[in-house]
This record gives sequence, C-alpha cells and structure tokens, in this order.
Amino acid sequence: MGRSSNARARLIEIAGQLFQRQGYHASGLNQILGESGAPKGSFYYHFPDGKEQLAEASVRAAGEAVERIIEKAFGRARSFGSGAERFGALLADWFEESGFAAGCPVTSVLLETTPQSAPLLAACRAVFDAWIGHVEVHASRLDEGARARELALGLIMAMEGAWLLARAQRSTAPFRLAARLRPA
Amino acid sequence: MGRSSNARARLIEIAGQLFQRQGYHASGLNQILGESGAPKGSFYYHFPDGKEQLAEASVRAAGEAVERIIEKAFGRARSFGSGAERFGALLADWFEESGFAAGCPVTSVLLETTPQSAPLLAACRAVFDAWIGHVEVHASRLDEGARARELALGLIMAMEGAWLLARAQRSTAPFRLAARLRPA
Amino acid sequence: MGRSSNARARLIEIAGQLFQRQGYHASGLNQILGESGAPKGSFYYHFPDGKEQLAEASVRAAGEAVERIIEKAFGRARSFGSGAERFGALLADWFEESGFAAGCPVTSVLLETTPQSAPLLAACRAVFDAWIGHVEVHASRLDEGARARELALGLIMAMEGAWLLARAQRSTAPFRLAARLRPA
Amino acid sequence: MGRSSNARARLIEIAGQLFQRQGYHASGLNQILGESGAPKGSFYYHFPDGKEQLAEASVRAAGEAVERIIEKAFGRARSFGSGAERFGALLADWFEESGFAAGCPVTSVLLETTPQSAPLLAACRAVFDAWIGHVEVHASRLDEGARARELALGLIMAMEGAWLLARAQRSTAPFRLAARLRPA
DNA sequence: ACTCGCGGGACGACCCGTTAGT
DNA sequence: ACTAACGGGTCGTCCCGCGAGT
Repeated sequence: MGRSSNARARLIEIAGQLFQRQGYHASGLNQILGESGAPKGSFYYHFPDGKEQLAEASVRAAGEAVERIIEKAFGRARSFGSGAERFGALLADWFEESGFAAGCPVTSVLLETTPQSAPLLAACRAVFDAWIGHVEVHASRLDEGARARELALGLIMAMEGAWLLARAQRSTAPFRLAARLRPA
Repeated sequence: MGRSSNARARLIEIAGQLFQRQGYHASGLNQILGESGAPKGSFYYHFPDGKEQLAEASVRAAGEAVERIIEKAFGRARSFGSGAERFGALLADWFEESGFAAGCPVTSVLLETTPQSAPLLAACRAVFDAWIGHVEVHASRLDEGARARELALGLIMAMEGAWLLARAQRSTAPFRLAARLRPA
Repeated sequence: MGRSSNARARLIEIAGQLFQRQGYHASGLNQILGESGAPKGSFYYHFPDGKEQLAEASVRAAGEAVERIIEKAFGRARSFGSGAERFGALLADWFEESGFAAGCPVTSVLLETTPQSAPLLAACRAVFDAWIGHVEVHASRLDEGARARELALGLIMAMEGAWLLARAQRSTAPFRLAARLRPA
Repeated sequence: MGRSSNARARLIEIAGQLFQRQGYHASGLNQILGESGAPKGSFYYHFPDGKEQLAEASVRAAGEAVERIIEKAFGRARSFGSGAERFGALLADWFEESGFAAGCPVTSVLLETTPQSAPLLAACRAVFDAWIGHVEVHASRLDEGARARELALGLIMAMEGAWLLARAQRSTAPFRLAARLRPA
C-alpha cells in the first residue's frame, strides 16, 4: 500500500489540478500521465474504469480538502458571520495561490458530465451535500437552528458563484462579498 | 443574405445548447454541424477562426437572452426583492424546460478555456459585467443607490451558484433561495 | 485585357514563387490568393480548370524566364564553356537572391504530379525540352555539332542536379561545378 | 519485439514508395496507413512527431539503399568510369522497375520542406553528403586523388538531374548520359 | 501486485480546391 | 467578377486494450 498509494495519489493530485484549470475534457490522459510521471499501464491498474474513475477520485479528494477548509474556518468561529468570512478568505487565498486559475474542483467535472456517467454526477452531488452538511452543523451551533440549512445552502451557493466570477474577473473580491450574503 | 443568416444563427443556437448541456470540449464540431444540418465548409465560412469564434458568438447571444430575462423580471418590479424573485423564477423555468440539463451558457465555456484564448475569456467577463450592470440599474432605481452595485453583484453571483447546485441536485429550489440572498 | 492581365499575371507570379519555395501541394490556394490579393471568384474566372491550370501557366512562365537566362548566357559567348559558366552564375544569382530557398520551377511541380494530370506533366517536359533545345542551338554554333545535343542535355541535367544540391547545402557552389561537367 | 519492427519498417517502406511517386504532401497519412495496414494509433506510437518523423526515417532508409547500390556499383570496379556506368545502370533499372514513376527518395521530400522542419532538411543533406562521401572513397582509390571530391560531387549531381529528366521523359537514357559526365 | 511496450481505431479541429447564385 | 456556401480531406490526439515481463 505504501509505494503504490504514491502513484495513485499523485495521479489524483495532478488530475485534480488540471481539471480545475483546464476542465475535464481538455485535460488529456497523456498530459496527466506525463505530468505525474506514471506509465500508462500503471494508470489502468489503479483505475480500471478509466478516466472517469480518476475524475471521481479527484472530485472526492478535493471535496475532502474543502471540508478541511470549512472546518478550519468555522472551527473556532464565534458567529456564523465570522466563520463565513474566514471561509471566503481561505478560498480566496487558494484561488490566488493558483494564479487566479484554479476553479472549483467539483464544478469543472460536473459541467462536462451530464448525460452519461451517473456515478460521476452522484459524486459531485455528494461532495456538494457534504459541504452543505458541514456548514449546517456549524450554523446550527452558532445561529438559530431554524435557519441553519438555508444559511449553509446559501453560503455554498454564493461561494460557487463567487468562484466563477473570480475566474472571469481575475479577482478575489467576489469571495468576500459571497461571505456576506444571507437569506433575506 | 437572408438565407445565410439562418445558417449562422442556427449554428450559434445549436452550439449554445450543446455547450450548456455537455460543455465546450465535449461538444464536437461534427455533432454541432450534424444537429444544425450545416456542412463543414459553411461553418468555416461564417466562423473563420473556428470553434472558439463560435463559442464567443454563442456566449454573447446567450448573454443577450439573459439580459432580456433580467429586463422582463425587473421591468415592472416595485421592489428589488420582487424583481429578484421573478428573475430566479424565470431562470428556474428555463432550467426546468431544458430537462434540468442546461447550465449557464457563460460558465460552460468559461471553465474550459482559461490559459489560452483571451478573447473568449473577455467575452465571458463582458457578459457577466453586462448582467451585473443591468441589474444594478434596476437596483439603484428600486433600492437605496449606495447598495445597488453590491445587490447586483450578489444576485448574479448567487444565481450562478444556484445554477450549479440546481444541476447537481436536478432541482429548481436553489434558484428560489438565490433570489433571497442579500449582502448582510 | 490590360487590367485583367495584371490579376492573372500576378497570380502566376506569386504561385510560381510559392511552388518553388514550398512545393505545389504545400502552397494552398488560399495562401496564393491571399498573397496576390485576388478574390477567389477572380481566380476561377481566369483559371476555370483550377489549381492545375495555374501550375501549368506558372511552369510555362518560369520556363520562358529561364530561356531568357540561357539566351543571355550564351548570346555573346565565344565558347560553350564560357556560356555554360555564365549560365551557372546567373542561376546561382537567382538562387541566392531568393535566400537559398527557390528551387527549379519545373521540378517543384513535376515531382508532385505524376499519376494524374497528363497536361501538367507534358508542360514540364516541354519546358525541359525547350531549354535543351535552346542550349543545343548554341552548342552547335560553338562546338562540333556532333556533340551538341549531348552537351545540351548534360548541361541542363547537371544544372537541375545542382539546384537540388544547392538547396540541401544552402550553397551556390554546385552551380559552378555543374557548369564544368561534360560528357566524357 | 520482432513483430513491432515489422509495423515500423513497413510504414517506412510504404511511405518511401509513395513519397517517391507522388511527393510528400500528396501522400496522405490515411493513404500510407491504408496501404501498410497500420492503424493511426500504432503509427503515432512509432512516430510520435508525426509525418515529418516518418519522412525523415524514409529518407534515411532510402539513403542507405542507395549507398548499397553505390557499393555494389563501385565495389569491384577497375576504373571510376566503369563504376559510374554501373551506378547509372543500377539506378536506371530501379527506375524502370518502378514503372518510370519513382523519383529520388531524397528529392521528393527535400523540395516540399524548406521553410520549416530543420531536422528533415538536415536529414536530406546528410544523405546527399553520405552518397558523395561513398563515391569519393572509391574515386580516390580509382582515380587521381586530387579530383576525387569533384568527381563524386559531379556524379551525384548528374544522377540527380538525370532522375528528374528521366521522370519528365519517361526514359532511362538520362542515367546513361549522367554516368559519363566529368568535370572539364 | 505492478509495470511496460506496443498497438488500436474513432474522433478531434481545421483547411482544401471547387461550385452556385447573381 | 465575386460573395456565399460546400463536403471531403488534412494531420493529429483521444481514451483505451493486450500480452509479456518483473
């Protein structure tokens, strides 16, 4: 498990980065394999179902990374607002460190998938749901519980929209505004 | 001239639909040509710069379609809130009529383009800016002017995020929540 | 005739240059048209049989240009050797002025034509024969008549070979050696 | 290992034949692939740099074939003249066996390549140089050494020119005359 | 358990030389 | 004399097997 996990993990890592920057279809297997230094045979050993399986893994991995960001943002927050602001700031940092290039890891795969590939769509949905769930837990702790789900949904939704606008405008400003959006 | 406009317009229309459903790269020229009944040579007559030029045209065309939706939503609105709600409802209708399949016409192109193709990125940004500008005009008429730009940015951002979640969940509910999000 | 000859002549001129540098198939109609500023419709007015007809015209035109070079070289020559040397020098100048890039105008078309297009092959052969004939006339004037045809054939053949080597080596030296080759 | 060499070698062989008969650009990859029975994917495994890499290989392979002809012609020759005559005769045979259709394998590629593709041009030049070098070795053995290089250059140059005229006239006569050309 | 060499077709976008309409 | 439109062709790249080897 030790050695092989490396190759597998590296493939997931590289693929995730490329998907976020170029999109799923624009990131060819050859490019992914080239940049991760893995030979073709190895890839199909680790991912016998091919590119989609890799995409699913990359979506789930990136999903967990964002979950950690959510925990970091809300972990010690004393109000939903301060947690949301910290969340936006952390996403803004991530985005800026990528050179204003890396989109949301779920979105990049979600939008190029619909008709076929139910498992991939399901993974994207599951990751979104997990994010919302994590935020909801913190919301119900920090705010009146009745609004918790709406607060969580609204925050994730706003951050996703912010990610898009941030990309189009090459700016981190949208993340800060998104952190302040609340259901009326 | 009349005939030819048809071919061009039809190509833009079909391409836009496919991009929204499958994404830019997943929509091959052959498919676009096949579904619009246009031969290959005609396509390169109307779009000598190729697929990207078609994408740019489709982004701009869809941008104008959404502008009309914005005008329709806010045209007779007596409050920003009622305009926003109507906007969300119209987008929800559009999305539902597409069988829960059509994403935002800008997003689908924006996310698969970044490193290269500055004109395409510029077109995406211009369309976003135009939407925000249109909403802002109505916001400053209906609300205190000081918040108009933030209200507009927030609404567009929220709707974009809603479009993503709507797709992942095959639901129109996100649009309704997005319509109610406001800067705190 | 006055105005239109210009367009026609310009097309022949440009096409000849491109064929010599890039070959027949590598020189697209669009490039030829673009560089000569002629619209597509005009081209098919002047050359209803298409690209091959243009190629034939360019071969014949360039053939006459070389004939003039032959006359210039041998016109006042007092020996076959001095005429041949002058011929080689003039071809070397032509080649050098083209930036060591322009091959023989006949060869470039001849080698990409064989199976189809008998008229084009015939034109190439006719131009070669005309060159040989012109040299032969001078040879029989300047040398013993019995060897005239062999001298002419040998000189043209050597110059053609020189043109190839000159191109591969980016040098004008082959032309000077070719001018000195004689049947043993 | 044995099997794969076959595919690669067969591609080079077929491509060389087609280039000699039709030229480089007129010989489409699909035709080459069709006649050699190889699928596209295999081709790009063996020649990742594409058609130009195949052309380079075919030029080098054909270059070695002609080197063998040179050795055969001059190997047991007792004079430069008899070696040259045998060389011309062997080329004439080759040309006749091809149905008066196959041009020089170097020339066909050289003339359609110039501006781009330095490696291809270098390969053509290297093959020419190798031929000249081989002839020169025999020339210095059989003749006065001082003239050896000129004899070699002149012979190769004459044979190249002969190959062109042979093609235009559908005759093997030029090869025999070329064999007799010597620097004056 | 894992890697690799070699191969396989379908499809990608693009551009070709040409013809109708006018 | 020229704009508009036409398909079939160009080369290149896609994601993916399969067998032997380590």
